[in-house]
Amino acid sequence: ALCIWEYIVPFSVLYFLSVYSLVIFFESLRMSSRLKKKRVTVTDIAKEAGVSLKTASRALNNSPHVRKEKREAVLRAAKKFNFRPNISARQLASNRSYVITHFYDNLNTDYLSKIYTGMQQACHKHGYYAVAEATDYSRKDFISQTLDYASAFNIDGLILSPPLCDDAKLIEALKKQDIKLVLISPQEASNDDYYVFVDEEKSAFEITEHLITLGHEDIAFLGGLKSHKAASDRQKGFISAMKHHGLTASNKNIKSGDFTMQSGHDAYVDIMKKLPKATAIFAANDEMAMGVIMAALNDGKKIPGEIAIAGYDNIRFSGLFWPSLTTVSPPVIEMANYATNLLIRLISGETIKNKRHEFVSEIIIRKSTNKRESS
Amino acid sequence: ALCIWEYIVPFSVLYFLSVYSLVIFFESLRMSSRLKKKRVTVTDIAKEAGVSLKTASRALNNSPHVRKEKREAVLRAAKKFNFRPNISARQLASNRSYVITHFYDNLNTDYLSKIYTGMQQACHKHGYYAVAEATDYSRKDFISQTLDYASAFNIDGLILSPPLCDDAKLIEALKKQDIKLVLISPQEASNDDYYVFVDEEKSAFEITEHLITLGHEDIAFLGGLKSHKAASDRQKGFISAMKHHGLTASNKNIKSGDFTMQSGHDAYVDIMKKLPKATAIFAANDEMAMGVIMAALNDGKKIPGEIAIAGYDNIRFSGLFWPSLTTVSPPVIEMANYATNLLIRLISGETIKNKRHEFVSEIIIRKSTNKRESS
DNA sequence: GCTTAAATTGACAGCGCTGTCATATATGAG
DNA sequence: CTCATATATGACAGCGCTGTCAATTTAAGC
Repeated sequence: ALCIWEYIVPFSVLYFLSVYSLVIFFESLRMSSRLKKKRVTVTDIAKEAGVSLKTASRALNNSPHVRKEKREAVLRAAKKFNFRPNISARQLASNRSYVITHFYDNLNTDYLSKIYTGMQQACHKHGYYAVAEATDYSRKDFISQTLDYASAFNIDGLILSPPLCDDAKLIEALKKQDIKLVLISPQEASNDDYYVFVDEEKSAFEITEHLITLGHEDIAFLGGLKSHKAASDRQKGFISAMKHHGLTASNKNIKSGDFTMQSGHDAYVDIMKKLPKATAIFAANDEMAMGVIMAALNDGKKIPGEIAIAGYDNIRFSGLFWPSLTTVSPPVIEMANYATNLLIRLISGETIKNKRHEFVSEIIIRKSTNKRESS
Repeated sequence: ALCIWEYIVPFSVLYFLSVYSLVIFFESLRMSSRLKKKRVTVTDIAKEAGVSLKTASRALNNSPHVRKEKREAVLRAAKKFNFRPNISARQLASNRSYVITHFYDNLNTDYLSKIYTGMQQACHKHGYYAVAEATDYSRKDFISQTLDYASAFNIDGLILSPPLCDDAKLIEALKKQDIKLVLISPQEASNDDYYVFVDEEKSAFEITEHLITLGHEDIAFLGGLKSHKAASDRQKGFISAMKHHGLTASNKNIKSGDFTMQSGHDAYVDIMKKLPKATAIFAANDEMAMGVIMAALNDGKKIPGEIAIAGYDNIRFSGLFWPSLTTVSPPVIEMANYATNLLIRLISGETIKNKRHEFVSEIIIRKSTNKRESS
C-alpha cells in the first residue's frame, strides 16, 4: 500500500548524480539538526532541464503546448531529482483543493472501508487527498447541505455510492455547480453520468453453474426485495443458468426474503417444506445464506454433504463463518480505484468517451459448497 | 457528520452585517457566473478587528502574546465574517502538512472504519486532514519505510493501532524523528507514550454480572490466547465477577479457544461434556460466541431459554446475527476522536499532563441472553 | 517566399498564510 | 524615576506552485 516507496531513492544514489545533487547533499548535512531535507522544487527541475519554470510546470502537469523533447527532458530531470510536487502550493495557486470526497449514507463499514482504500490508492498516485464523509440522506435539506459542503471545502470531485448515487435531483444539482462526479453501482444511470458497476447477473449465473457442476439439480434460490435491482439481477442470473443446463426455475424453487439472517432462516424452513429434495440453496446475499446455514444445521443437515449453500457479497464475516461460505465477491476496491482515477481525469479536463466501466465479481468457493476445500 | 454546516451563515444575514459585507455581496454577484465566492482572508479579519495581519493570525491560532481584548476582537470578526482559514496556505507557509495519518496493519475493516470516522471528526474541527494508510508489518524494512513515508509526506502526527502500537522500536524511531504520536489500545504502554485504552476487565465484570443478574449460576467462560492481553483481562473480569457473587471460577468452567468461530463451536461441545448443567456461556470475542451459538442450536438448545450466550467486541455482524448477540461494545469512534484531538494538541505544542485516557465500553444486551429484549 | 494562424515559451504576479526579526509597550527591580 | 526584562505588535518576505498575458517560434496556406 505504501506505493510512495517507489519515489524514494537512497541518498547514495542521489549523491553521485550531479554537482547539483552534491549541493543538495551538503545543504542537507548543514541542516541535519532535524532532517530538514532541502525540497526539490519545480525551479530546480526547470534549471536542470534548461527550460523555464512555467514550461517545467506544464510538462509535469501533462498540459498541452510543450514540445516533446522539452517535456521529456523535464520528466527526466524530475525523475533524477525524485521530484514530488508540493500539493499545498498547487492548491493555493490553482484555487483547487485536490480533495476527492466520497459521500455516503451507509452503515456497512466493511464496504466503506474498501471504497476508501481504492480511492486512497488512486489519490496517492496523483497527489490528491481522499476523504470520506458521512451524510444523512434522510434530512430534508440534504441536497443544499451537500452543495454547501462541496463549495465550502472547494471539493474537486465527488464519488457517490448507493443510495446517494440514485438521487437524480442531487446529481443534477451537483452538475449544475460544475462539480465532477463518478457513481459507484447506480441502480440505473443516465447517459450523462460516469459510473462503474458490476455485472450481477453474470456472477449469479456463474455461481449457480458452480452448484450445477457439483452435481446439484434441485437448487433453490432465495431472492431479495423486488425493488432492489441487484437482487433481481441475481435472480435473472440464477434462472438463466438453470435453464441453460436444462433445469427448472419456477416459483417452486424461487423464494424471497428481506436480506436478513432471520429471513434466511425462515426461508429454509419454507423451502424444505415445498421442495424437500433440494440439495443446494443459493441466497441472494450472505446474511440470508448464513441464516439458511443455521437453520439447516438446526435441522440436522450436514453442510455441504447433505445440502450446499452459497451466498452473495463476500461480507467479511463470510470467510470467518463456520462453515465458511461460498459467495460472490464484488471487486469494490478496484471499482473505487477506477472511479477515482476516472474522476481525476475528468477534473484535469480530459474528455472521456467511455462513461461506464463494467467489473466482474470473483466467485469464492469455500466450505459451504465444497467439502474438498480446506479453508 | 457534516459539522461544517455550523459555519455556514445564510447570505441574508451577511448582507446586513456591514458595509464590508455589502462589498462582498456585490462582488459575489459580479462573479456569480460560477459561484466564485470571494474568500474571506485573515487580512479582512485583521482590518475588521483593527489589528495587523500577524496579530490576527496569532489570535486565530491561539498563539501567546496577544492581549485579551485584541484576541477577542479578532475572534469576533472571524465569527462575523464566517472565516475559515485556507489550509493550503497554512501548509505552504508553515511547512507543515496538517495531515494526520493512521497507520495500520489490520484487516478488520469494521474497526478501521470506526477509527477513521473518529479521526475525521476531530480533524474536521481543526482544519486537519485525516488519512488512513495500510502498511505491511511483516516486511523487514517496515520501520525505515514508515519513517520515509512520514517524512516524504511531512506528516504532522501519527495514530498507531494494534499491532503497530506495540512495536517499541518503531515508536522509538518515530520519536527520534520528532513525530508526534498517539497510540490506540497498546498492550502495555511506557510512561512516555500518549495513548487511549479501554478497561476490558471492568466490562467483562459487568457483562458477567448481567448474566448473574438474569439468574444464571453455572456460567462458563471461553477465553482466548494467553498472549493476548485483552483476552486475559477479560478473563480476570469474569473471575472477579463470579467470586464477587460467591460463584466458582475454576478450570472447570474456564476454557480457552483461539478466537475463531470454529473454536467456539468445539468449545461448546467440550463445555457441555465437562459442565453439562451450564446455562450461560460468556465468550471472549463475538466470533467464538457465534460458534457457541451454532453448536448450541445444533445441539437442540433454545437460546436464550436453555442457554444464554454473550460475546465481546460488538463486531458489526453481532447485531445482524440470529439470535442477535449480547456483547460488549468498545467506543472505538470516541477513542479515535479523543486520540486525534490529543495529537492535534501535541502538534500545536501544548504540554499535556495526562498521557493516557481510559474509556469504558458499553454492554449491549440483545436476544442471545435476554428473551424479553425485542431487537 | 510572404502572410497569417497556431503552437510554444517565459516573465511575473500573487494565492493566503506563517516565520523572522525589528519595534513598541508593559512590567518589575532597584 | 530609570533601566532591564518580558510581553505585545507589525512589516515584510516568501513558501512552491499556477494563471495570465505578452513574446517568440513554428507551421500552414497561397
